[in-house]
Amino acid sequence: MKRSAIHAPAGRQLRSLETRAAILAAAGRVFARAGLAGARTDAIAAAAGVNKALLYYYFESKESLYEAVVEDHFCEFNRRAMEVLTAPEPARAVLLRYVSLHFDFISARHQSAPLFQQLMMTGGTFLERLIRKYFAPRGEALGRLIERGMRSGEFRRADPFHTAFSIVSLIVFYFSAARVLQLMGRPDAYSAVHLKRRKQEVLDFIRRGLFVDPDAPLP
Amino acid sequence: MKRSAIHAPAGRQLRSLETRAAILAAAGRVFARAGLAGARTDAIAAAAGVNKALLYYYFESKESLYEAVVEDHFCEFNRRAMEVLTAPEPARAVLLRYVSLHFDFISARHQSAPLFQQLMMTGGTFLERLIRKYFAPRGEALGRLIERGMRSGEFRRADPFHTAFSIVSLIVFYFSAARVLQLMGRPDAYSAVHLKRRKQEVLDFIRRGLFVDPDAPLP
DNA sequence: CTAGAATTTAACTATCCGGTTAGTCAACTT
DNA sequence: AAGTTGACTAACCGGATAGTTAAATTCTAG
Repeated sequence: MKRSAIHAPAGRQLRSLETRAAILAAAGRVFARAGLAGARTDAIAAAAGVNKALLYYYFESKESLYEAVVEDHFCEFNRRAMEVLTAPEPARAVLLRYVSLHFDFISARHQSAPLFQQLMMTGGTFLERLIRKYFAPRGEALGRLIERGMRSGEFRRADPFHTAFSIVSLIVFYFSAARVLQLMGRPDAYSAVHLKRRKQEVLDFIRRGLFVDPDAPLP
Repeated sequence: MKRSAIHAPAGRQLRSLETRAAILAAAGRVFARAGLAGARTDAIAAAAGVNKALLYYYFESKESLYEAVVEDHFCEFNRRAMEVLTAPEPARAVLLRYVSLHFDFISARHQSAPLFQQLMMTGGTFLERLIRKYFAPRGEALGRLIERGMRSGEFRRADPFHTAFSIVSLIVFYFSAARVLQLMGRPDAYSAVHLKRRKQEVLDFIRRGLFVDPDAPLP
C-alpha cells in the first residue's frame, strides 16, 4: 500500500528527509564560515557525511542550496517576529520583547549572524525576493510599532525608520563582530555570561535612547 | 644623473605610482562588491585598465593585493581617529566629534563599509594583525574616553566595552545595509539628505542613550 | 521473494581562474 | 648612439571546482 501523505514519514522516506536536513545543516555551517563564493561543495558534502553528488540529487546547484539554507532561516524567524510585533499591548513592552526575541534567536544559532552578513552583500534577485518576502514586512511592522509608541507618548519623537534601524543595529552588530571580538581577547562572545550582559546593555540603551520615561516599570 | 630621493617623482617613476594607485583603486571597488573569494583578478585588471600580469608585477598575489587595499583604508582612518579620541576636552564633546568623524569617513568612501564587513569574516593572521594594529588601539581609546565620561558624571554608568560597541554599531550598520535599503525602496542611502538625517538620528540616539543630561548644550 | 523505484556512490568532465612566461617597447643612462 | 632598465602585455598553464553519469545499493510494494 502506498503510504498516504497524512502519515508521518518513516523508513526510507524518513531517512531521506534526514539526509536532506543533514545537507542543509552542513551547508549552513560551511556557507556561514566561507560565504557563497568561498564555500566548496566538496567541503559541504564532507561536512554532511555524504557524497557530493547527493547535493545535486536534493538541490539544483550550489546557489540554490545556499538559497534554501538562507530561506529556511528567515522563514522561521519571521513567523515568530511577526507574532510578537503585532501583539496588542503597550508599545514599550512589545518592543522590548521583540528585541529579546531577535537577540535570542541569533544567540541560539551561531550561523545566523554570518549568514545574514554575507547575504546583505550578495545582491541579485534572490536578495530582492528575500527582502520583499521577509525583511520588508518585518521592517514595516517594526516601524508601525514604533509609530504607535510615539503616538501614545511612550517613545520620544524621531524618524521611525531610522529608529527601527538603530534598534536592529544594536542587536545584530555584536554578533557580526564576534570574530573580531575573539581576536581582541574576548573569545566567548556566545557564552551565556557575555550574551546576558550584552542583551542587558542593548535593552538599556534602547530604553534610554527611545523611551520617554526609561525608568518607569513596564505595566 | 640619478634622480635623488628628495625630488617629487616624475616621468616613468610617477607613471608607475599612478598605475599602482589605479590598481589599488580598482581592486578596492571589485573587492568591495564581490569579496576576496568572489573577486576575479581578471575583473580587477580590466577595471584598472591594465593587463592582469601587472597585478603580479606590483603585488605578490590576489590576497596580498586585498591586504594592501584594506590596510590602506584603516591606516588613514586610525590616524585621524586617535587624534580626535585623545583630545583633552569634555568627554561628551569628544565622543560626538568622534562619531561624526567615523560617520563622515564611511560616508565619503562607498567601499569602506562593504570592505569592512567582508574583512570581519575573513579570519586568519591578516585580520589578527589588523586588529592588533588598528582595531584594538582605537577600541581601547574609545573605551577610555567613555570611562572618563562616566567618572566625570557626563555619561551614565554602564559597561564601557559594550557601550563602545553599541556606538560603533549605530554608526556602521547603516552602511552595511545600504544594499538592503536600496532594495527596500530607499535607493540613495549615500545621498546628502539621507546621510544628514541618519547622522542626526545616530547622534541623538547616542546622546539619549548615554548622556546623563542629553539636552544640555555642549560647553 | 522479487521487481523496480528511490537513494547513494565512485569516477569522471568541462570550465574557470589564479598565477606564470617570454618577450616588447619606451624611457633613462652613459 | 648604444646599452640598460623598468613598465607592460599576449598567450599560456595547470590545479581547483562545480556539476554529471552510470552503476550499485537499499528499501518497499505486492
